Amino acid sequence: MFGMAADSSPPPFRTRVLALVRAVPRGRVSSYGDIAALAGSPRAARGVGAALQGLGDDTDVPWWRVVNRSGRLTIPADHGLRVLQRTLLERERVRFTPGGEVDMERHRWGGPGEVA
DNA sequence: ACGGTGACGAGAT
DNA sequence: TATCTCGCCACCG
Repeated sequence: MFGMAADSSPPPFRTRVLALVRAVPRGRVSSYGDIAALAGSPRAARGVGAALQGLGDDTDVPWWRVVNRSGRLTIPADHGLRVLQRTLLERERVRFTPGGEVDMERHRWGGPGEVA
């Protein structure tokens, strides 16, 4: 079974991040920090952003379900994806506050304090 | 292999 | 309460 396990290096951070993001259910969101923590590197929130940026167009990964800790959509307008993210989230019935942030209390998925 | 970059987050002002 | 600054860590050229 594990005959080829000579190389037991942990999967690259990015791989774990993508797997986790893929696990975020439709209509729910997670934060860069939570994904990082779930990936085993609580301090690598920025790394998560970098990993998602490296997605490219080959997106089976619901990158739009990842927002910052406050529910804010932090993708620079330059990428042009910021607006798309908002659209995709609303399409999943995600509620936004008047300030334009995702209602995290309502949609936050995963994270340390999620389950008791 | 090295160094710069930043889609974060928490603390300080 | 709103901003600004600093530290962290993975990605990319």
